[in-house]
Amino acid sequence: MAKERTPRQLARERITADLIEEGRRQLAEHGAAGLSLRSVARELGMVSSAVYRYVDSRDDLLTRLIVEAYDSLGDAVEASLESSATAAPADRWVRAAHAVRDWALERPHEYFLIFGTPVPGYAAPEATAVAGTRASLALVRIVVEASERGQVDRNPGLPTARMSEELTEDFSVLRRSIEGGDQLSDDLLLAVLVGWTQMFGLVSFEVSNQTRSVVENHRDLFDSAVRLTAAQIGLAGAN
Amino acid sequence: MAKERTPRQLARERITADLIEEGRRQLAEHGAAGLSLRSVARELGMVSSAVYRYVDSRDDLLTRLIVEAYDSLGDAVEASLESSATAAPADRWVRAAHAVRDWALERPHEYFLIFGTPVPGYAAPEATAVAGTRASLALVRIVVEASERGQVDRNPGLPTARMSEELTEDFSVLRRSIEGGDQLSDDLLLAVLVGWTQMFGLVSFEVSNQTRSVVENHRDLFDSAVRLTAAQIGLAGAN
DNA sequence: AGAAAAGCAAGAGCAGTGCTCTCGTTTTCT
DNA sequence: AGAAAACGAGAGCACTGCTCTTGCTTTTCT
Repeated sequence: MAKERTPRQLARERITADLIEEGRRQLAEHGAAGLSLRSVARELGMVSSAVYRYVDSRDDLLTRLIVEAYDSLGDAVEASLESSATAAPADRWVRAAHAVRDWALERPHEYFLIFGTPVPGYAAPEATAVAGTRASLALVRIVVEASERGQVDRNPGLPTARMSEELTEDFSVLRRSIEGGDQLSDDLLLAVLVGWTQMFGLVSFEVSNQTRSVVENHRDLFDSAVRLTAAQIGLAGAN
Repeated sequence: MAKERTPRQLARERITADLIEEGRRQLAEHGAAGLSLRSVARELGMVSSAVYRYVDSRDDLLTRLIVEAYDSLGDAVEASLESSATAAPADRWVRAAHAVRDWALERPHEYFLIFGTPVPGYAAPEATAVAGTRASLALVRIVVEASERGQVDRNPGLPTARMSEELTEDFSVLRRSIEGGDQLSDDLLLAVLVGWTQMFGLVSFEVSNQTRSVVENHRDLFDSAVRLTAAQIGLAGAN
């Protein structure tokens, strides 16, 4: 009564949580393709049709797991950001990148859930869209904060690339959607996007084992790579 | 008799080809998850058990499609390379990158087959490993050839990153596996790897619609991005 | 407090999947 | 010509997601 939640509502919450928990377990073990509602039900000692009281469909469960994954990754990166608040921007960038990589290597299936093949015929609902940007925004924030502190040095030797008018127009819009985005010149913004996609590209390659024949010390390669992108962005402390 | 192939062998080849062809069709339409042996059989007017005469399993069919996809991508990139033989290195890089992107946008499902979530519990067999490197090797060759012609200008302003000894050791090995690899200094090699992963990272993001809220003119962004990486590598003609 | 409504677990059942095995038939090899 | 190999069809197994009906319990409304 105190919480004005009936026992039934409470049970419902608990069971739903158990469902997702068990789903997460199976996902981590067998991957998204190996996630079966029936098997989740079995593991929880209920009959398969009963789980449909708590979850609309298999895709629904998968969607919840995707949101969880996004949040978990966001937590990891943001935690890295806080722990490095006083470090040099380049080091912050590198450490945040390692946070992403560590997270991905620890939960490859959840990483693929986010950045892998989109599931069959379904467009990620809005719920994921919001949670999905946290990790990316965190990376951008490093650059924004660095810029505010005068710790972005885009010396004339840094390479640039010409951009179409349409693209610079897109950039204006994008800039407005970023807190402190006015700190980011077109060149800088492009460099950040390039660094961002580079980082996720390398992580994806490594997690899907596509770099196995390229190099042995994947961590070292990753470290040097993101260090290089930090320098290419112009973050102070890169050398 | 002339070809010393019996009618049965001939029929076998034809049917196998039809099987793969139909598989490719279904893959393109419904994605890897929606590829069903039974439905392939149905479409070809045979009963499901009959296809097992030609294909070991669903995964076997999928593997053949993966090889096909790798080859197709390799063809596309190599064709781009030949058609740009006399162009400036930076332009060659950009054009090859666009070849990859165009290919991916045209066949998203096949792209995911290569670079997406690895299928359930199976490690890509060696057959794919060879075919899989063609596109990457083509990109590297652009840089090698540019270097041989003195068209790589790594001026002192280009950012670099420190590397561990283990990594430089890995690089020595890697270099030996690349034709003309002795043209590639450690710094250059790292820059190429970074450019390589950047490109595929951005393509992946775009194909999986992860950049939809970032920008409207994806092609322009891609163009500027790979142009920038060309400059970061030091390829002549980037500006 | 009693009746109506809503929530729930279980079971049966449907359509679909990958894959195996058997059984006649056809083709190929010796 | 006879043995051996390859083949297509069918039945069947174990599994999947999902729906519908049937009794029962809890909550809510009057």
